[in-house]
Amino acid sequence: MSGDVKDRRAGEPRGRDARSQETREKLLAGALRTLVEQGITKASARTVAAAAGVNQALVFYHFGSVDELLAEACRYGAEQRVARHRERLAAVGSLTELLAFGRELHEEERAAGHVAFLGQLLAGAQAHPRLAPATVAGLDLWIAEIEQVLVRVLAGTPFAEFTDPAGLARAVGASFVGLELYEGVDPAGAEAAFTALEQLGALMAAVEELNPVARKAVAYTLRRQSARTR
Amino acid sequence: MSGDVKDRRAGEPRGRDARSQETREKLLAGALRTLVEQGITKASARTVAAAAGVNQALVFYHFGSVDELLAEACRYGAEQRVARHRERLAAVGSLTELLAFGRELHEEERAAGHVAFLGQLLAGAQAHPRLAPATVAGLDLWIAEIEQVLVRVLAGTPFAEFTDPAGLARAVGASFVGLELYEGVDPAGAEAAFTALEQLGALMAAVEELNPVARKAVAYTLRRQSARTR
DNA sequence: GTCTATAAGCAGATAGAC
DNA sequence: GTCTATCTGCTTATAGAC
Repeated sequence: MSGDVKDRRAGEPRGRDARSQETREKLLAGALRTLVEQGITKASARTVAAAAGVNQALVFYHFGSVDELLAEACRYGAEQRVARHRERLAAVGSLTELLAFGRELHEEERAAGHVAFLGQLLAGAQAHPRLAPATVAGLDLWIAEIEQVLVRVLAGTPFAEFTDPAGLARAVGASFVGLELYEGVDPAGAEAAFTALEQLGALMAAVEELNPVARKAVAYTLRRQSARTR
Repeated sequence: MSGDVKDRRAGEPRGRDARSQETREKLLAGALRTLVEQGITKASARTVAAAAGVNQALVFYHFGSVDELLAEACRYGAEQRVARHRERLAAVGSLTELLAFGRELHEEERAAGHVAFLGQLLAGAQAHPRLAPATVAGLDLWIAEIEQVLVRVLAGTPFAEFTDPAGLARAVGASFVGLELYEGVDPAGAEAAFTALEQLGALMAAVEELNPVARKAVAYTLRRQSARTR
């Protein structure tokens, strides 16, 4: 991969040709579109290339195999989406705000299908082991962001002592993917599920606002409870 | 959807022959095994028939198409698994018990992969619309059971007033599927996620055991909170 | 780098022997 | 009902012209 070609444009860090880079990105975007619109079972070199508007053989020239293209598309797509929301995530300061953000995120990502593609790859990873690490990496981008927010938001609440933000972030990420997949087959059901979760989250947020005495009682009970289950 | 076989009676079941019925069930079991072990992308007539130990053409004789076989396998598998746990679900009487049961269920179903196949079909349903209704039906079997338990378990807690069991059951079901898919690519991460959820559930269970005064404070705060978010 | 052409194999599905 | 054989089309992947 070292053929030093003179860049026609400045700012391109690689020695790659501009057109080549463009083709690569078309293929990555095409792969994502195919995953979203047709699912993993239809994500062949031909359909992806058609979605990208390029020749089928270029899949193999640029990525070596279909699986490799899908793996890179996973990283590419997740990176892109997480970056899009990073700023707003950084502004989340309370459980209530986090819930509101979750709903927004859902509405936005659902429309674009940018979470469902992770579900497709998660399913595909079973058959194509090459996909598993890439999918984990993509999901981990989300999980890392979620974890940061959770740490910040839970600090100072009675829950901080009894919850594991790392595990919780993984649960949130995986559940979100499951819910987006579910949305694909039963939109009404998924809507009801999201609303119910929002209510549940509001319950937790409410504890933040308890008066000191009640808060203490909750903390005490939690401590006793947790001693039993661990 | 009948007629390619001489039925003595009109209606759904065509093969009254013992051998025919046996072949059908072999194919259904083979389809489930294939989904679990190789995923939806490898679930072809040939691989399923091989897993079932029968001839490939019988897929089409008995089910008409591969999608139809997968759809029936979905119902068949979900029915079978839900039935297996129905008794124990009926015995769950508290949130704490429900949590313990959830963990058990996870351990057991994960080993057999009997939840992951729903994830595979959920992903496949995007491309094959024929699969969507069947997947919803399979998932609904679980959801209906979960909902019943939730209604029973939440009754008498301060949450009963502010949660929607139907929506919550859908959230639990979809999340469970997402987590089982996640388990396929990152077992350690999934384990952490389940543990964190267990802790979170324990927090809710703890509220059940609050003293009356604190309980009242929680209920009051919830009511105020819920007035704002609705 | 991108194209056309093509090899080799697997997919869904059907016809017809038994 | 079950089998073999086969048609058709789509799949991954490569060779070689441009």
